[in-house]
Amino acid sequence: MISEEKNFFDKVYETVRQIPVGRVTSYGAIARAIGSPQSARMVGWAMNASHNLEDVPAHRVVNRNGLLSGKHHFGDSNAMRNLLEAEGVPVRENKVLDFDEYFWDPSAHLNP
DNA sequence: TCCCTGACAGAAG
DNA sequence: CCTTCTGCCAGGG
Repeated sequence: MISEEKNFFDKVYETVRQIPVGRVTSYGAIARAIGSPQSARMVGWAMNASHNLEDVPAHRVVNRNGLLSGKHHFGDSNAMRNLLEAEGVPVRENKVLDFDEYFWDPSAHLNP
């Protein structure tokens, strides 16, 4: 069974963990997947708290424009870009190329 | 206890 | 088309 009665943050962490390698998603998509489509800001806030959690690939989470908004929080400016490109996601100027093509919708993959 | 900030998103002018 | 503002929730000072 899956306990979905977790806290907002835990829901975000769990959803982000479902992101497959070589795929990316947006904060708003995650927020919507957990039932709070207007809480995209909280998603980013949750990621900030998940900094210590290796199970949370925050580098696969970008804003709705495909821009690596959180790359500045990875320590090195090239860290996030390097991780994405290492997984097969082309990044250019802090932005994901063909974002729509690499975009992965969590709400479409999560089982009810 | 109140005020401000924050890795976003979407609507309005 | 581009700029500006609000809404959302939670945490920190």
